Amino acid sequence: MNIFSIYLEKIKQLLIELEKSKKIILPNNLNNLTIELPPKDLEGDISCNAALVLSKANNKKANDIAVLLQNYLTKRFAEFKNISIVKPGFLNIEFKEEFWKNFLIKLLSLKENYGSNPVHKEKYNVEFVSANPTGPLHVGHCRGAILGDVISNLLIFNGSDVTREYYVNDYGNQVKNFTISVYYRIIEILENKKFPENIDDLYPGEYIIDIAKKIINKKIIIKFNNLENIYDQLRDLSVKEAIELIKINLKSLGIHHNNFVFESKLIKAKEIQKTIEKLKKKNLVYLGKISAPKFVGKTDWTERKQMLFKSTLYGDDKDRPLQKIDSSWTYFAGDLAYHNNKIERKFVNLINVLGADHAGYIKRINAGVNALSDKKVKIDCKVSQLVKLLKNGKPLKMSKRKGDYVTVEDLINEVGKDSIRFIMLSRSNDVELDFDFKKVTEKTKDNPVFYVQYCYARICSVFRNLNKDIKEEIKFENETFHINLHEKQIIKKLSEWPKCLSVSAKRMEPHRIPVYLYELATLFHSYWNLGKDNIDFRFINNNRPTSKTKLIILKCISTVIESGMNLIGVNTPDKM
RNA sequence: GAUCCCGUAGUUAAAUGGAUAUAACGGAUUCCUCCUAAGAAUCAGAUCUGGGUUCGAUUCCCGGCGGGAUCGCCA
Repeated sequence: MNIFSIYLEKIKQLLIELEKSKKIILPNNLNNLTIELPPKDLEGDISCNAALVLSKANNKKANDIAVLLQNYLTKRFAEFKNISIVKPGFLNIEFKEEFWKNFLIKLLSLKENYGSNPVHKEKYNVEFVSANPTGPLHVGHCRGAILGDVISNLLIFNGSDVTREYYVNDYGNQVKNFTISVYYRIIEILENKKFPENIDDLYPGEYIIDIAKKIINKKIIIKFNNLENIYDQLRDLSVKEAIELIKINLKSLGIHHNNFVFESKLIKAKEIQKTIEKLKKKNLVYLGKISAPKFVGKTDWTERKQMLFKSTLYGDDKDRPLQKIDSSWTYFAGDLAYHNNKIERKFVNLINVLGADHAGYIKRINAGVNALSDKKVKIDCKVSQLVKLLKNGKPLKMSKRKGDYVTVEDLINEVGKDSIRFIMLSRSNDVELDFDFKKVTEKTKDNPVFYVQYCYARICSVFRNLNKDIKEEIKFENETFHINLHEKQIIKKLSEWPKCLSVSAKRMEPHRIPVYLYELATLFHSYWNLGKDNIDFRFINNNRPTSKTKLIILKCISTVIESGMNLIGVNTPDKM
């Protein structure tokens, strides 16, 4: 029930009819026609730019067309109480109170489904996190993880079919270094040989010791004296432990993937060869040379002939190598196979959530998907920018080498899942984010999570004080429906909720949800405080019973807050 | 050098191409006998720059300037 899109359609229809009866001339298309909320201090509940859009085609001033349209609109829509024309030609429409009454009744009946904009069901694959299986997640992964999770929630809320997927890179060099690190820790424990801290690329973190202990205790491998002999087995065991750690992190963030796809399995099943054959048939693979990267400080480039994918044909900056010098596959080759695998599983929409450091990878993977699917499968890569961790305004330094980076576990223990999710989502994913430990643990207005939760808790408290169950249905009978200006403002805000969600989903920008919820909470807190100056504004008043209108407005606010918080995966406690 | 992201009050941000650019923090001034002051009210303060598209540009396009990230046979 999105009143903006409903009236957009209705008015569009009217305009088409007016053209048929030769009253007006329409431009080539009506794509610019919009229905929006008028600016704060102007009268009107919705605002339409029809006159501005029609002005040119009719060769008339927008204002004159507005006068004309004002007439037709008044005749057509009985629910319009008043239409005013505001320069330069906006039509600001005010609804009758009856309209808003029906609106609230409808909202109540839709409950948590209010705001859903059902689309025709499509198969989505959302790939996110996909951190290397070499240890627990750190804060950088966290933002992307939450972004992917909420994008999935939004798609599901609008009726799409979503698979949340994690791609496990359990094949390349980093996993090799990780396995060797575990090996050295095992030897350290069993034979008292010190871990070689001086070797670069090894993982020195504490958690490696825990993994080593677990593997020793499992007694699947008995003899550790020859790494070569046990390598494959040890790698599999180590990766398994690392994934367990990652899954624990994800779970405590409230995230659950439906599917884990292992690079090693794709390789075993010869999917890379298969994918490259497919590209060869399309004439997109050749032996050639690529130029050295042009940036300062790198001079050790040796040119050589190698197997390349013609990604430039699909918009990439240069063609990309598929094989390393030892003729093993590059990471990209594996990823092509993985994306081909997604295509073969009949997903028509692929969404990849990447960290900022992988942004340079987008063009080539887009090229790959377009080539492999003949441009039939849509791929959309979302990048989550960096998170700057602060404590009291000072940056926290992180270094993976020393193993002293802030883990997700640390973060959750200190500030809690709800704050992490809300704050990480409250900025556009394209913008760097400051995350201040101190601020998010404060229970004040400075902490937006608290502020929104408090709004919900306050509404619950009213119902408690009235001995009513907030979950119980409320129905209008024959009570008079009258709303004041503050209430009207809140109801108008509530009417924007479906629009907020529709834009969030369409553009995959979940940050709009926390922003909206914060604004709604602000309106509510102001409304609440009116009762301080004027007893008549209190929800609970000993002189008279609480009006049903007020109860219904409160209930509607709580419904939207609850459903919004559900979408972003944040709790709404009844009491705080 | 190239690619991607960003540039809005002192600070951090918001704004499907709309109207008087929205908030918060910080600053100034108020309000606790009152359903949760863990809160609310009032004031001052901003679109980096040059073009273009448009009835209309913070938003879209092109060029500067500034900040960040990335570049490979790492993943």
